[in-house]
Amino acid sequence: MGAMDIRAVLRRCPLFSKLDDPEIAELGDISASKKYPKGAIIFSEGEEARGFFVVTSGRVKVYKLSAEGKEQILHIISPGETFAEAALFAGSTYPAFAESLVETRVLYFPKDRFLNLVRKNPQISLNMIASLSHWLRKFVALVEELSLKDVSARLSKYLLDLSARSGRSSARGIECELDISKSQLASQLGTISETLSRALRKLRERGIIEVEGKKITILQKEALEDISSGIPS
Amino acid sequence: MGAMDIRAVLRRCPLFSKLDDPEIAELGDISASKKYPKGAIIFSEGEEARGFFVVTSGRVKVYKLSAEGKEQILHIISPGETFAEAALFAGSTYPAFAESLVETRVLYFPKDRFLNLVRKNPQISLNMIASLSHWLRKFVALVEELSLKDVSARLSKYLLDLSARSGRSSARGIECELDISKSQLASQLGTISETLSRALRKLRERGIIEVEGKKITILQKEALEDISSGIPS
DNA sequence: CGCCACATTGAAGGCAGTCAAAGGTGGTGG
DNA sequence: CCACCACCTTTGACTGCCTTCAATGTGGCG
Repeated sequence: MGAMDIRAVLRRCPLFSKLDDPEIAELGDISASKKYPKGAIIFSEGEEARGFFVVTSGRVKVYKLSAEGKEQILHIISPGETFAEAALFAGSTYPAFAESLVETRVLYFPKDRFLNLVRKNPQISLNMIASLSHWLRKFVALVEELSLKDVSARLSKYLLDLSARSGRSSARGIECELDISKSQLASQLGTISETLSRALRKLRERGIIEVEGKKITILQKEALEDISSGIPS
Repeated sequence: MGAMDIRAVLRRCPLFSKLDDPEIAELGDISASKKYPKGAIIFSEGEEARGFFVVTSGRVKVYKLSAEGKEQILHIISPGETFAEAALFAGSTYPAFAESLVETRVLYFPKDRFLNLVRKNPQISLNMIASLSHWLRKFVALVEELSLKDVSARLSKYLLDLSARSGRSSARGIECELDISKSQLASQLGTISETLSRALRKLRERGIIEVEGKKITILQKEALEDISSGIPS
């Protein structure tokens, strides 16, 4: 990847917005491009946090594992997004695992050099605050869902978000494609594939959605909204 | 409360550490002291976030409510701690409820004036990044517990943390006092008081702890550690 | 074509929530 | 000082959601 490409990627990243050319160039200087094949462990929980990452292509899952091996996905990172920023500022180790779901390229920012940049550049600080605040909101929502909602409600919310993000409206409803496997979706919703399969079937049998492999058609958006907000059926 | 008291409080607050006198004075100028009786709603979920808070005395619970009224406590704020900082930087509304558990005094920082301060003061920015990063770590841990651990494990972890924070060692083990009611503890652990009561009894019957009202004596710390890390009994 | 990971379905069991009731505790006012 | 009341806590019986275990189905890819 050439220097110009790196700068173009950095410019699209919220963490580096509103920076002028020399600052972007400096970011390019301190970062290193890395490539991971599908299924590579980028870092492990408890490992010393030596830097953070920007995904430039591919996808990365950040997840926790229980003692028995059950997985909870915290977030799936897409191109343009950052991860592990917070690990640089609190504690000294990564609090979770990160693994590439497909072949993935990232920019890696070593901790020391990046912290110097943050310290001397107020705009990056402010961007970092915004980024952390968004993560915080996301995790508050995740806690709420895991603690206060059942699997059907979590699934409904996910489908609504997915359709808002990447849905196409058709004659029958809103069509969208799952961008991850159903096992991974289950893990993101805090459950397992069997339970997710049953939840999808229940929605299908009630005529609320249609499912064909990864393609989901939302037939009754309002019903999904009711279920997602915890209204009993 | 006099001006000097306010400054003394601010100095003890991590968010305002490393600031020099004029900056502390300015913080004092833009903040307002407020007093709430026990059980007062400080703000509600969805309400426009006009400012954030530092607790100077008392305690505040920040929590979510489900459609059926079940409560999940996100955090209990003690004197010297801040809350709702993130609401100023992401979204425009508070993402949860805040309620005083006892008579409580806070310093209130209006959003606009505080943001001006943050923008022109890099040290506050850095402190804010550290604060947000700690919150993030806390919520990652909460997600992990809710999703991957059972009630006994969460309770065991809570008791270990409590004993590390405020335990006194005695001949029989480590003694500590619950600083909140068992109902509130249940809500913090993502469960209900009945289930917590049964979990406490199970630990008591196995000879791992003793319970007398709010006083808990940990007899077998190692057993608690095993349970808290998810090792099946 | 056959393998392998993913997905679906059924049966069974367990953890935790709900409902109901009794016991305990602290605070208030008579 | 005591009686009352409100709230918290505990316990039992029951229900239900979700997980576990097991088996079968399916689709992509070498």
